[in-house]
Amino acid sequence: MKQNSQLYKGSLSTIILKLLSQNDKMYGYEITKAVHKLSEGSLVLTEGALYPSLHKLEAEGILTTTVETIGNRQRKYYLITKHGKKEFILKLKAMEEYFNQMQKILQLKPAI
Amino acid sequence: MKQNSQLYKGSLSTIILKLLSQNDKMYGYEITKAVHKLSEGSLVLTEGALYPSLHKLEAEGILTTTVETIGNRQRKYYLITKHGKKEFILKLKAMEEYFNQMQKILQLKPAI
DNA sequence: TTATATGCATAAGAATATTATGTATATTTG
DNA sequence: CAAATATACATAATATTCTTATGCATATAA
Repeated sequence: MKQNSQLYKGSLSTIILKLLSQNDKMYGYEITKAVHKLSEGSLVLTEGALYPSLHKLEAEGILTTTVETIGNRQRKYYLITKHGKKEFILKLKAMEEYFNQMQKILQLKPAI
Repeated sequence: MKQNSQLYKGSLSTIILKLLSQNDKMYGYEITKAVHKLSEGSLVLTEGALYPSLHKLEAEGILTTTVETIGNRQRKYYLITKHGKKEFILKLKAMEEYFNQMQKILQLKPAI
């Protein structure tokens, strides 16, 4: 992801799993647009980060894919597996703890 | 940092600068102990991450050093520079925005 | 006296990102 | 209609930041 990029290292897969948890199937390009919109343009997901990450999650059995042909084009949809849902819950908890620790150390006020 | 390490990538320098902002001088070993204590043992800062990061911050003019001899040992104290204080404020703002965006995307409840 | 703590440092390797590039189809705009 | 932009996937080279392992040396506790 662009802009203060070094911060986001490690959070991409959690974002992907969050989106796939609430949408049941999405394709890569769709994910980039969703992240852009959800963050009001502040997070820009690059393809060079997204696709390798999707492939890795698939190799780990966290995601599966189905290919659909739209017109003359092929879309690769990603779906979260049962195993992936468990992993997602763990990732979310770890991230939540991390945020809380960091906000405490940095004495940041939580949003709202 | 150990434990869910991939999450913390990018946040180490901000932690260091926070500590040096409120302590005016600290040495490496002291920083590892402070992080460990502040996080109640949940964050373990490894030397292989800390020292290269300190060296980089020094090379960037964000930190300066003074060496003190304690008994037969040498301690290298790090101090934040005027330039470093400006950079720290920027890093803190970026991190705050990142946390807010992530909590929104992941629909996490802020800590208290 | 032996283990643990203090204190600094670097090298090899892993993970995760950026940037650049490639290929191809579809749609919008001048 | 031609050209630009959007859609769609993918990979290679490179950069950054970390873990793990290792090395060296002094000080203190068991």
